Amino acid sequence: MVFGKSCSNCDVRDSALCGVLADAALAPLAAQGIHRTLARGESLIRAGDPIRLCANIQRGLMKICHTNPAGQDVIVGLLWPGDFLGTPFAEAGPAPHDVVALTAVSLCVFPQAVVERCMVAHPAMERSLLTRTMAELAQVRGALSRLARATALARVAGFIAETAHRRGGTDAAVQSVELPLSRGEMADLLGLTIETVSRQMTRLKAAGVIGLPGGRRVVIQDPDALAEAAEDAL
Amino acid sequence: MVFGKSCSNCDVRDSALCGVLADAALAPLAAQGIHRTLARGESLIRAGDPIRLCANIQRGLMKICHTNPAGQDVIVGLLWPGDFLGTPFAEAGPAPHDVVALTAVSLCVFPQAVVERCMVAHPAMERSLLTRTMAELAQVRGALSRLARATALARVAGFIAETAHRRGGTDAAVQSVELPLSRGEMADLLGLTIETVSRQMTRLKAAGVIGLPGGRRVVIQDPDALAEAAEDAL
DNA sequence: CGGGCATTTGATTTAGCTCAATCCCCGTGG
DNA sequence: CCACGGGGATTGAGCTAAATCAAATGCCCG
Repeated sequence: MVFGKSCSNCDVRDSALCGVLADAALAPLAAQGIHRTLARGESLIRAGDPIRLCANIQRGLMKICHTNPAGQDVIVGLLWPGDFLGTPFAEAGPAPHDVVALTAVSLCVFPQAVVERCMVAHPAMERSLLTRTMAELAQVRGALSRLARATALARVAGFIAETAHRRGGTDAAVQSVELPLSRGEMADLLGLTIETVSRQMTRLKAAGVIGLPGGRRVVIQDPDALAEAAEDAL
Repeated sequence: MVFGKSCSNCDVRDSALCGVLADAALAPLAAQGIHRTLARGESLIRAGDPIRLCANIQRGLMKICHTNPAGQDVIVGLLWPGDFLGTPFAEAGPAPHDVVALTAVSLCVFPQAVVERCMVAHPAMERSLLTRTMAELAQVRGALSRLARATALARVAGFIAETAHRRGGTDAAVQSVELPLSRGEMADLLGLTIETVSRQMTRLKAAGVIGLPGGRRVVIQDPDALAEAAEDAL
């Protein structure tokens, strides 16, 4: 347990919540976290700043994003509950990207000193972190390949399919998902414009593949057709 | 030293060469490598196969590539001398991508058992590997952001600039680089077509930014203009 | 000298962008 | 209860960057 002083957003008493780490190897760390919440739009890490923390997301969704000189930003990664962000070491260089809350977020912050001590005591933890990082690398490379060649339709369909897979535990024939992103955010993530994203959604709806009952909800009426649309030029 | 039996491409006697690892923390590993060479086009890892090895590139260039159902492939990463490939652990899942030699390659292969033993003995090594992997992740995310928004000209200019930076140690006003990739490979890397790559090169040449004396050689006549072209919509 | 390949160049098509208008959903206040 | 906004989403009408299709050129190597 870390006996840091609490602030409006940090409450040491909540650290037990941090025990919800999927990975058993990371259990030793779980007890050491400081609970913290972020409001939608709040950024935890800013590109260029030194990275002082390492954290694990409990609830909510964050984006890793790169804002280019022209001001438009690109989402180069999404962080879901269970994902780590920041770095466990102090010696790492400046942050390469911003990390911003897309929804209200609750996370478990680990001071780097704690992580470091913990890693020395539990070598399996470091390996687990390396394994996760390598998996993430493979995943980002997959995204890279999609951005390189896939059509707008395939990108949108792929995003819906992936979100449904991640969100909806049920594999019912007809499944309904609440997309966690606005059209604009989807555009930033998929390298498209808002209009194009919207058009492709309409197209999928017109083809009877999905239903759009309103808001950000999507009903997957034909999972196979959706998967096929996603594969198109993947 | 590993006393494995030698094969046409493996020669234990060459393992001393493997000492050329940039990172001091990885020195303990250096003595344990098995030297191996690959011909251009030979693939060391195939997507879907279990990954049995971990290696460090000594000389030459490799591509990490994803071949989609349609048969076109996308280069999702380049591996330069000093870079690691594969995974240090046996428990990792199937390879997410192919890894293929773009030139004749000489590398230093580390059997996973050896790496594992070595990592237990030298914890700093595991950290070094984690740091490298995180750096690579940041780099791939940078590429992702470029593919999402940059124009064809910016992609090509960026690639030339980056290659020059990596290759040519000299920062002379006029610098000359031998591009390690064919136009087709550049297209696969940048998410463009051969024709578009060629046109952008011609455009840069016409603008006096670069010279194309022949073959794969590029003379950088105006580094500032090249950098500016690369930033365009980065 | 000639064949095979990579590269360049040209002509045309098209997917997705831009600009612009409209719609829809909701919260707000009269 | 309904008018009024306002932000996100959708739809429409061109436009443009890059893809595609096709041909010509250059180059390496036997």
